[in-house]
Amino acid sequence: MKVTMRDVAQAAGVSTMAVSVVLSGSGNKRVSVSPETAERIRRAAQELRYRPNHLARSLKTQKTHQIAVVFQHFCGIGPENPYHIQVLQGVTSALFPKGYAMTLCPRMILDGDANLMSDGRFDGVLWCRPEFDAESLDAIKCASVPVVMMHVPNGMAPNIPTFCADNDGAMRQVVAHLKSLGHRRIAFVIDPISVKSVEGAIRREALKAAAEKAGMPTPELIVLEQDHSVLAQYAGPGALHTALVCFSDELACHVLKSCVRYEVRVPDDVSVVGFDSSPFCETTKPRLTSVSQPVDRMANAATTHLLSLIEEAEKGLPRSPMTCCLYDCGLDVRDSTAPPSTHRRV
Amino acid sequence: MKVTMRDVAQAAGVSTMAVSVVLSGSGNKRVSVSPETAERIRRAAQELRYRPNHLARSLKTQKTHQIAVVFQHFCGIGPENPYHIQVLQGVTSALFPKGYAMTLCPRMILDGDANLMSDGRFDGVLWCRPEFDAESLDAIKCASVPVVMMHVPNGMAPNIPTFCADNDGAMRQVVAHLKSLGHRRIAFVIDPISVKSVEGAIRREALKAAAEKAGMPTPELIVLEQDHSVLAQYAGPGALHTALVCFSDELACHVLKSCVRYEVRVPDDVSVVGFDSSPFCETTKPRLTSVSQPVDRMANAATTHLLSLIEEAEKGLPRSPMTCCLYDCGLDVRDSTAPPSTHRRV
DNA sequence: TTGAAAGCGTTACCAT
DNA sequence: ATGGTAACGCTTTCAA
Repeated sequence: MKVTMRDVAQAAGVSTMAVSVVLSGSGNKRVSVSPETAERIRRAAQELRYRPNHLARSLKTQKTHQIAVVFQHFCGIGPENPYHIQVLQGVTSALFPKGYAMTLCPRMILDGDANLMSDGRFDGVLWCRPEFDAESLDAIKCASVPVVMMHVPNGMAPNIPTFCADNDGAMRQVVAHLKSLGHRRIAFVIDPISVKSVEGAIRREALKAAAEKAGMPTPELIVLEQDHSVLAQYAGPGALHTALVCFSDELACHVLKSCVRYEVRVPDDVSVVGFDSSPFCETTKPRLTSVSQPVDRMANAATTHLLSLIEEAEKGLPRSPMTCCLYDCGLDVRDSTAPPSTHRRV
Repeated sequence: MKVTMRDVAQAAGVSTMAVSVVLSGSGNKRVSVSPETAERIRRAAQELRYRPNHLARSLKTQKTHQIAVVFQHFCGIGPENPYHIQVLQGVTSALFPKGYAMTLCPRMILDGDANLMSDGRFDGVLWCRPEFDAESLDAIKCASVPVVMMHVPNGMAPNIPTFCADNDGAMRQVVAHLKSLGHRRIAFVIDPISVKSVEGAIRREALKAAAEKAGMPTPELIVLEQDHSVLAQYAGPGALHTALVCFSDELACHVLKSCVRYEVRVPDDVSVVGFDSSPFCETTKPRLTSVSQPVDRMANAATTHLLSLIEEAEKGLPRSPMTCCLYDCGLDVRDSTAPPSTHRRV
């Protein structure tokens, strides 16, 4: 049933070594096989439909040509959220030409078992949106393979290369835009899950810093639970806030819907800003102003860097200097932001 | 550096067997370990940061808990095309709860080396958009693991379960829609790559059959090369065709752009229909009428079926009967289809 | 209850 | 130039 190297060796009347040398293409220079023997081996392999076992080879060579991509806070992927697909696009475009495979591992993603990084299956790990609980940090520090992270600001991860959007710059653009429209009191809106994430904290701080720098009041934090009725209170006519900066486009979308429900007009009563500039920002009503980050470029760069780290480790080359890249964001101004209406400016 | 089972065994003063039994959780009933020994082993493992090697385990148990997803005709993934992400969504939602990992393997995807299916790394393979050259067919027939295919009509694959959209039904809807608008002469537009694919042939045939059944002339085939100027000829005022049914949304998009360029008005001069009903159909000008297929549901069902096949093979259960599922499509009517203008109806 | 040892399918060193 | 053989790290049978 299952054809092994031994079967091929036997069929060709040679040793397994000869088969290995001929078929693995490892370019082993210490051993050579005569052309006719090589040919005989190749023929036998083909006839028997021999397929080298990747597992056995990896176990022996300690090289799997497989990397893991970990999305923490993974709640499913879908066309409505462009994030995951942009990451995958960047990753595969860097990985595939080099012959590496990519795997999504549920026990890391769902169970958060960071130790699986070092279970021998992967030559490296790209970790997106990590949390830094003690356990994870420990697993990372002791990882037996190179790790690269995305969406982590410089310095948060111990000795780990990071590729991150410039959230500070992004929020400065948002604030500048809102300020130029005449807004003064803005709020940061986030969901209960993301508020606990590193990314949530970063963006919140970034908005706060940008507002202060612009001489505006500290933005209030609105954690939006199931019940969106608070929106009426925060964003309705007479409310203090004239602009809501949302953690994500998805959340912003929910906000837009709830605004309709509670008869809050966007952008007349309140301006709304999203994050990610998803394709659907064009189709919301009104079209959603949103921050764009070059996710695919970041993912591509992160992956390329990961591959170079793997190669360095493999060849015993000196480690390249620590890399922490920051990527500029853009602000796609659409129709959900406008000057605050005067009749209720406070 | 690398902690193996032997290290743990040594530290706990037991044999590797004991460690294996305690830590693998394989529920080996023939062997039992005393509670205190077990505890000692667990402690030693934790202290040494022991991580079982997945490769070695898989090699021994012949079970990897990993399946491969193959996209043939893979030209990169991106947010503009919802297809890949919908597949991944369906796959992961079926796979992850069962603890299986998913890998994208470039040598299968790009190099088309179907033999890699059987390289020991995967418990099963989900193959999307396959081509049926002799080599692939051969590799499939001899695969050592279960294979399930998507987008293959019933019967094309030898003894392989398939999950496919009902292209015939879809094209019947398209034709009915166009006919009700008053169209008679329609054309099928496709790119030079897809025209060679199985899927391309299927849809073309489906449209042809639907047109004939509706008493309309056989649709002409337009293979759209780089130069779209043929559109002016085929779709411009005075041309025979009043409607273009495109292989994909992406292609339809190019068609829309070229129509602008060659001063062909859509839908006044010609109606255009896409395939996939991508989110961007809402944002094209005019909004694109398109066929929708439940890709994520198909992928989920295909994956679930694959898992059951794997389990059957594993436990030596009788193989369940061959499954070939057909999925209903919908037609999302938007603004790119309208009655043909009378002044140039032939 | 526990230990020793034989594989799983490779690769690579050391002989011949 | 070629063959024997010891790993790689694990699971599992067989003996004790």
